[in-house]
Amino acid sequence: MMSINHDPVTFGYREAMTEGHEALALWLRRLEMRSPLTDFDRETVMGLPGQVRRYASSRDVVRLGERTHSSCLVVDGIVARFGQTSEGHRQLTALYIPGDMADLHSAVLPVVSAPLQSTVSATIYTVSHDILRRAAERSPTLARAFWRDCVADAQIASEWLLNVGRRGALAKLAHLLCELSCRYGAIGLPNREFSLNLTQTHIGESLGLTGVHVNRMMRALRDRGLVETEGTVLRILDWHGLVGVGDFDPGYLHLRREAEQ
Amino acid sequence: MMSINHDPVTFGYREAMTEGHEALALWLRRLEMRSPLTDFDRETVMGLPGQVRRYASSRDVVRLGERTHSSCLVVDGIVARFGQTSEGHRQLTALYIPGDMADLHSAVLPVVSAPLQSTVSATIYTVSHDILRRAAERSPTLARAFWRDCVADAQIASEWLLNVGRRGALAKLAHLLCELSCRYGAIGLPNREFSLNLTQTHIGESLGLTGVHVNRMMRALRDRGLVETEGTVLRILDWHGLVGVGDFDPGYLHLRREAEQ
DNA sequence: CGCCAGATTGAGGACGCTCAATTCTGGTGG
DNA sequence: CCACCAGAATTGAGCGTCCTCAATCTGGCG
Repeated sequence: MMSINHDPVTFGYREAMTEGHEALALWLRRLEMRSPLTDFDRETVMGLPGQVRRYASSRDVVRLGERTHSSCLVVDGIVARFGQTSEGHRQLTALYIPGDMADLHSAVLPVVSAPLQSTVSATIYTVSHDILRRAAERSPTLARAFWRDCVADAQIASEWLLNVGRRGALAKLAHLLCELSCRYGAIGLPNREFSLNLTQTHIGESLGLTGVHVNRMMRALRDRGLVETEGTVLRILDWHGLVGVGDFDPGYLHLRREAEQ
Repeated sequence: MMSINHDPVTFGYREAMTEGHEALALWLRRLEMRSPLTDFDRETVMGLPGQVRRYASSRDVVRLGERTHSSCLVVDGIVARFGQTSEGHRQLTALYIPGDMADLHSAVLPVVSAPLQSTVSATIYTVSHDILRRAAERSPTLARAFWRDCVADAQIASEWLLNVGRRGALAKLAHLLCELSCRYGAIGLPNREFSLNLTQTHIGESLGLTGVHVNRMMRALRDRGLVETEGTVLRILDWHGLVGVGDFDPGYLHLRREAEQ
């Protein structure tokens, strides 16, 4: 057993404030990208109290059917939303990276219809629904920013639907890699070389493919000189080539200049 | 040429009030299903001014890249949101039936990243973004209801992702038919026998399948005695059978007792 | 050194696609 | 009233992509 427990580890006030602060700042940046916020709103967001929890790989963050009382802000790692068929086939429906409020939507629809799990490992900062809702009630500009954040999330799901439904396996994979690169870039992380924090099985579950086939397609991308991999680290060698193969247009991410590469 | 023009037909105040009223009432009913609204909110919604437009089959309702200034409430027919790859393959990402505000999200994110089109034919009632936003600013309960409506929409998209990504063609089709039946039932329309208002190509574009293959799967459902078709009309003969084949659980629709059949 | 999860590769099969022909339907004009 | 037409539904044959099952390889860790 490693130093990380099965159950999430909750940290004290000191750590919560330090780790949560960074993630809140990232989230705030996105919130005000298109919705104008007041100073009061900014203070409200940055002062959002919460708890830090760490998860090892493939741990439930939010279980199906649960009634939740807080939303999960990703601090580190990746958290995945997923659905599954009665035969147990899983489909990841969203991937959340640091700075994403993974289930802000649960503040207004607390019955969980799609559970949340850590992929490889994750640190999250949980914020109470009550506090989020009260903040939204007090400030119309903040309410609109929250609403808009959920809408942006939905637009990513729409694009995934197009990706999963209509593109071939190679394009699907390239498209997902492009999306992750853009999203990491948007929060100021390196986006030409970064750790995927996903197993090939996870990638397959995101794309409606088998892990085995993801492996083959990853090899195909490598053979074409578009990417390199070293363990879980991905290095993009030919961005424009990858964009071309993935038929990728970052418009749906609603990022700003961060999206242009 | 038939009696319906290429361009949408806009109607005068009298018609707008009559036709819009019904759709607004349906929408209001859903809005207050889980979010408590005040009398003032109800009056606000029912008094929302707008314009009625009629569309023949496969007409653009909202074009890609456009900056919109109003949202579309479906009065009659079906409106589809879709995306397409650079090769022109289309994927429908949402179907909107009467009582659905098809692009409420555009009130907070007006840059259209996914266009809207009528399927077979449609009547819509357009409501100005300014008015919607002002209503949300004035009433926190209404703001929350709007937010929640967008979240519900996103959850349907998540379920579609699971459907498109992980189920076989027969189950995909059965699942979609179940969803439509439940949604029609929820707005008080007959849900054991109803017009699909979709061509088999549209259905294929919703499911990530070919129209041809949809036809074969429809036949398979008929052969199993689950449904009957007469032109565009679908009759469900064995609801539980269809639910079984489609692996359908209406939870994600967030309907009430209307969902139980 | 052994163990395990994940990555990698191979062989064969199934599901859904492509292309194409035919039938059916409702609407149109003679 | 009937011939005609366009769009949709239907059916068939062949094929390709991606899946299934399985074996092997790799790196991290006890």
